[in-house]
Amino acid sequence: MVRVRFAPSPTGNLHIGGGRTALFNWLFAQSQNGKFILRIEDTDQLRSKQEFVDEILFSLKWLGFQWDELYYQSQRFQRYRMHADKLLKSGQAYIEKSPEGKEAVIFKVNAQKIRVSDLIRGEIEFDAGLIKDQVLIKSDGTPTYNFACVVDDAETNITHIIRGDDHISNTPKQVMLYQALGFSLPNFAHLPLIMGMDGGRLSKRTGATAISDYRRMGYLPEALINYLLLLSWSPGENREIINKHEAIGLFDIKNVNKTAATFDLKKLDWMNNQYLKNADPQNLLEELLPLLIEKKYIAEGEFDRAYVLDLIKLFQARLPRLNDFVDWADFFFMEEIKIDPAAQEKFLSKDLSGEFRLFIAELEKLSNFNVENIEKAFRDLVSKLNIEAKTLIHPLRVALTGKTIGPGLFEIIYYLGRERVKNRLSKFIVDERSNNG
RNA sequence: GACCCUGUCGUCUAGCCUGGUCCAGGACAAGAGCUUUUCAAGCUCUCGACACGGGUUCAAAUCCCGUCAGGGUCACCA
Repeated sequence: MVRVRFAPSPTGNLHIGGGRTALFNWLFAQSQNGKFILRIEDTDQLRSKQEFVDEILFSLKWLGFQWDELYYQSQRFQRYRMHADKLLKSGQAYIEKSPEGKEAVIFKVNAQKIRVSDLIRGEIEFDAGLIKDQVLIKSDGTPTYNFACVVDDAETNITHIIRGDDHISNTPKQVMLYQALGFSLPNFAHLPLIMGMDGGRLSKRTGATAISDYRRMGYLPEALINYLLLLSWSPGENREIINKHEAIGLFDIKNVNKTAATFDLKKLDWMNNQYLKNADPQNLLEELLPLLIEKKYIAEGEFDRAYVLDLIKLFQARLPRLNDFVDWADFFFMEEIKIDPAAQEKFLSKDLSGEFRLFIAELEKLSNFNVENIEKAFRDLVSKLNIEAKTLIHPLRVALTGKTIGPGLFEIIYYLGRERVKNRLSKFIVDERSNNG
């Protein structure tokens, strides 16, 4: 039975790299019909925070990775102590006293060659002669990372350790511990790191690092997972859009790349749009509701759900991030719209009072105010005036939405409604009597 | 510095194991155009890479060696 684990430390939020490690562990477990175990590495009592534990669990659930078992290292201190005593008794570890009289348990490292067979990288050889003796139990009584990690992985029967590249140099230290404790070795697989656009480690300077930041920005978990999946793995055949469940069937850990990948927000945006355009608008509405309420665009419990749903459908195919809807569709929710000055200068500097007035009149005449009739009324007017459609379409869009870009004009007019269209256009109609001086 | 990992378009990658079908394919980005309603959507096209140097071979992105470059790790952090 395959058993893998994801072991974050609650000293910060779940970040992109952690999410990717969780993804590959989860995928591997699913593809092997194994178990996915979560372990919270909270041995550092000063830096570990409950809020981070909560955040990590939340983000993991948001991504859709359900764990089969959950362990906290802080609850297993007696196990580490027990195994440390065992090593002390067998002479493979010794006690070192600090000047203050506190005792630490140190592992004696023997010079030897350590060979590790990595599922992704192949054979890696280390010279233990270069590794100094390792602290097992610190003088404050807490275990060190490598020791707790080995004890937990062995006691919870982890068969495959899939983790970031940055742990390669921990591997020989852990292998020696496995041997000293008489545990059988698990398989190792080291994933390449994810780099920021600057070539260095992904950091806050190069962009958001926390999974929850991406949630807040309006990325869908499916899109984020698909993007992360492609960052160091490919099913070949030029396939890119792959959901979690398809990936389970296609995934083979041996095909994971060895090269570090750069996180490219542009491609994530594209990926997110791919999922957004096919998403169920009902779900998108649920996600957007809090934001729209917060902006006071709608009032909780007393808004027209079907109407907002229609607006989402109008925009979803062109959004890179779901949250962009809030700004892009703002003119549907505000009485006084903000007009982009450059757009106004370009399309509304010329007086179009006559055209606007005629168009309003045509709209008034419509007995059935629907998209089709609105367009027909517009086309008829334009041909009657003998002008090009676009010479009127652009000014109308700016006057109605404040923007030069957006959905089709006739849909906009339909969803704005006759009254609002009239009011907004009236602002650009110069009164003839006051204009005569 | 020592040790370890890695090196295909700006970015993600296919191809590399099992040399020839690759003057290297796809995607994102960028640029150009089309869409007689915009683009941030859609469609079309263009630009653009085998790190370098030696081998081996009839033939190398693919195998071998070296160089260089990038990254990671060297804590009583995890």
